Amino acid sequence: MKELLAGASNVGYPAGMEATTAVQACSPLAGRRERKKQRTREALVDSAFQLFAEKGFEATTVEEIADAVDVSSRTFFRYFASKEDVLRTFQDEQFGAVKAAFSARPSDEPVITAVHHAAVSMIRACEDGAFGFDPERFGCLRQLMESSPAVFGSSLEHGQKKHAEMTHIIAERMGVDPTTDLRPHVVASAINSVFHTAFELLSSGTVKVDRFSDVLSELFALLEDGINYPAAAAASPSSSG
Amino acid sequence: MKELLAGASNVGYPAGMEATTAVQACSPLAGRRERKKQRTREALVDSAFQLFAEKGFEATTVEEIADAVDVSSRTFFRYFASKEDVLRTFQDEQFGAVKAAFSARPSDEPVITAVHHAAVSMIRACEDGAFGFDPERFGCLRQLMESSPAVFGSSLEHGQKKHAEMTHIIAERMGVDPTTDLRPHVVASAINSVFHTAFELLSSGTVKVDRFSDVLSELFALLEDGINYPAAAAASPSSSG
DNA sequence: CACAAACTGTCATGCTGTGACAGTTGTCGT
DNA sequence: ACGACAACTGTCACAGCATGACAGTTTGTG
Repeated sequence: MKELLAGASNVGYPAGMEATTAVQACSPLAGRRERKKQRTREALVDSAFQLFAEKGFEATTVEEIADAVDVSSRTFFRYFASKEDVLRTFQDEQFGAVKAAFSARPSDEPVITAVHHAAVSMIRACEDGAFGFDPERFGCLRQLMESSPAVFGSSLEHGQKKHAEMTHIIAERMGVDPTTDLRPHVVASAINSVFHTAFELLSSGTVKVDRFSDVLSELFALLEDGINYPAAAAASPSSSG
Repeated sequence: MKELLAGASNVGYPAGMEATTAVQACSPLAGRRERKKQRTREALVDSAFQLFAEKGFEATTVEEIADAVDVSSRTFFRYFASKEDVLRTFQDEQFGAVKAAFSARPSDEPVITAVHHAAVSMIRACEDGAFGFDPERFGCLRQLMESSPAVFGSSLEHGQKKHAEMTHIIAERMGVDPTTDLRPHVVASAINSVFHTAFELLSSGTVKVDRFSDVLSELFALLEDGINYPAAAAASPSSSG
């Protein structure tokens, strides 16, 4: 009775429901119920993204999303805490990928440099459609953030929550204690801000570029070199990118 | 401490009535009606902050806030676009103060350093109760951000909106074109992130400090020196900080 | 005083998010 | 296979946020 998944694109995301940790539960022997839940969840995500792309975020109601999957709107809220939460699942996956790539970087790289390469390579792969990531959804999210303040704010909030995790990872790599050393915090925060800046630059059309990864890479490079630039009056007009 | 800014402050109007024309702010005799509006607005802010402090953000309804000032909840939304918007007015004032202090810094200071001093001196004054700022309200906002995700997200979103303005100011000081030079964007973004980090550190109790300004100053100092730290394996165990 | 404009209150409406309860379906033990 | 049990879902109901429309009141002006 529910052939709703027929039109779903092959985006097999293993995002756990309430899994705050990036547990990639493949759930091999989860049973039929678990499978059905997973399918319903993915169908909701798919339906949501599609409707958002068509009508925009605000104009799309939860009921419409649920109707498209043939479940009640009440059920929707059993899968997602809010309408924004649907979008966060995608960001979770991206963050997890960056995290993994970062851990794999050689330990002789400075922190920012390591994150730089990890992030850029991940995004590049994402742009090329590798890793099972959906470039279309990536673009959709960007467009939504641009148009809807609610999405934008939610994304920022979510990023800030990941910030704590990132701080811990960075502190570990630096071999310092994050409870006494403030440096990991600044680093994690700066990294987060670079991502948002790249997003913003692309959305606002301030810079003309083809790829998100290019902007991101450039921003990271600036951050690596230090950014306490002199004022115009005290500085010689050095060649600026 | 009701009329902490009775004279000149950019008030956040609901959608439609932009504060681009700051004419009325300069005219003290704008009529009885204008005065009454101003009083109602401040009363609403006051009432909101008090109730938020007592019952928390979520638990406080718009109706309660309005009732305390003896207006309808409908009227509340004629003054503020949302419940979060009430809190943003306070942040607006802070941002304006930092902006002004930044502009007054000597031009031989590098950008981060200038913002560093501007922000810290402003916050210090704020902590001491100068400038008509209400330290109590400052603490209340911090507490609210800690407890309510909605407030937190809203604050981030608002900060990001100011980000564009900050970028422009910094680009001006650097004497570069923000449409071709990415550096001002990184700087503005990093500054924004430093503020949030300081907030986070205080709220989470990660570091033990007496004053917000102390953490902020320390974070700024780190940012000034560059933050591309080596990994533990590649770094000599020199004194950190 | 009369008139226009602005401000406010009341009513009505739509959407979000949650709680409670009952019905259905999947899971497990026997 | 059958029944007990847990999990999932739908329906109903409700509180709160936010907005639109309309009418009544206050204020500023000629």
